[in-house]
Amino acid sequence: MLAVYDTATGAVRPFASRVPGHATAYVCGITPYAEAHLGHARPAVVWDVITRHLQHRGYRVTLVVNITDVDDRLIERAALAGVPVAALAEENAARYLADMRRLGVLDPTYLSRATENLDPIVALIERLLARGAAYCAGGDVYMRVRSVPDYGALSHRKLDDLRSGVRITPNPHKEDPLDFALWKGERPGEPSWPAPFGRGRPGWHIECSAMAWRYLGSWVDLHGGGVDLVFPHHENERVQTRAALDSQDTPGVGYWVHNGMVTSSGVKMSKSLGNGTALADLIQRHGPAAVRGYLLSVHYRSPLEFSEAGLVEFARGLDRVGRLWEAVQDAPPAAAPLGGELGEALSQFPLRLDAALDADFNTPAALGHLFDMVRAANGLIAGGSQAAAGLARRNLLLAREALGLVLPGDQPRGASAGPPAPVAALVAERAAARMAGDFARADALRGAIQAAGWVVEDRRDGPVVRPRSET
RNA sequence: GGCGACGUAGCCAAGUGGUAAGGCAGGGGUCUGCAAAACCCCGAUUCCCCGGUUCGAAUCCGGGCGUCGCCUCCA
Repeated sequence: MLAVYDTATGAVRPFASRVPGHATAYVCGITPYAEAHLGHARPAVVWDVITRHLQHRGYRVTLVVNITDVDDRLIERAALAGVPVAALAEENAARYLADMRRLGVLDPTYLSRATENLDPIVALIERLLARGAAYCAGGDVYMRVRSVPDYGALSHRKLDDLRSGVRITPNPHKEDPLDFALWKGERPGEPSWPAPFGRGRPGWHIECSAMAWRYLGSWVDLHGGGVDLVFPHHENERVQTRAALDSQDTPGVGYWVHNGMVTSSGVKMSKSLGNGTALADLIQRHGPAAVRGYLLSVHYRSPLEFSEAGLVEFARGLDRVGRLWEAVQDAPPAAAPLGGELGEALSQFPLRLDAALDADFNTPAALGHLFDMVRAANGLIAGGSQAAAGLARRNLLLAREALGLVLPGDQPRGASAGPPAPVAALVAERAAARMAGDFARADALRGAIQAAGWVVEDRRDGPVVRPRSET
């Protein structure tokens, strides 16, 4: 039974979608004003696993991911670089999306951009104005926070607590310092669009309410993003949507799902601090499998303290999984369950994997079962069990489907086609030297092969060459 | 100051009332010409500290200490 943690209630609850068999999800994506770092990959990978598991549990999943392609910093950076806002946004978004594909993240059902959704945005603001939940002032339109009775219910804050700690620059146009902009009036040199309440551009929060409404209606089963979005972004989004669309007894969202931050030296990675580790670079140097696996090695709600050494260490474990795959990928299917502790690790793996993911998408536990399975398979296969090989193959395929695990051969991983001719020649020469009993020469050749970036392993059925892994 | 989360072996990390998964690193073996790979064995009488509840707590409650996130743009 799938259970999901919900930020609003602070509890893990059994999952049920409003429409049986169909789960809808909205995830806040990025504002592409600069290069993406590891932290930006986390929600994408996490939601990829969530989506895969929901589908595995029989749900049709409609996933909407947004890209905020107009915003203050985007405008700022574009002006600095002397390029159009749209061009800067598209460039960074394209790079981000390419990185996500490399990480094996499945495309969302809808990838929505704020600038392509001006109609629903304007329509939503008009509804808020008509209902008295918003007001025009100084060319802008603001949300009247006090018109919503339970403002703060998602982020567990009280209006009074917030007021005492306002750090927001006082804005003379606002009735209340906590009111926030739905629409920012036109300013010279900035992108703007026409609206009944004056030319301008959307505020940060309204786009998500509008796009969720457009693609999913007034109810969303799962709404996600980083924990840093809980306040004010999701709080504001929630009250906007409720004020505009819902009666007060329908919260509009089934489960708020927030992933923890990726930190560096104990501090959150952030574009503004510039302490992020460039994602593309990390993938380039360690491969997508390592990056993806590393992100899943910690439960999605926990903070992940990034360390390159930690990533490399985890990748070493993942290599064992890959080696098993190489050994069993051609094994014939085996259906009969195996007994004994080792046999059970193989036979029971599908159930254990599902159970782990059912428990609020516990990927570290799932990976633990995977490693158990790998060890059991290696042991039984060494003992000559064909059935173990068949079960291991099935299990690895299941893990690939559920976790997006990358197996050798799934995608180009450096020079996966085999060693270049000169290295292959060295390998052959070494094999001959070994046959002749000239071990000194064989060892020298192994050194030469390693210097070329390859490793030879002598197996019973002959030498195997593989690229030398990093570090 | 307010709100929220967290503190498990050298490192990473599951476990949230029934007697501590898994990975990496390390030590010892088996195998190997030597390696590598693989497998086997070894590590927390103990889960930040102090009280309490309970037959029983890493898990629940109270109090400390420490860390992080949010309260401003933020995945």
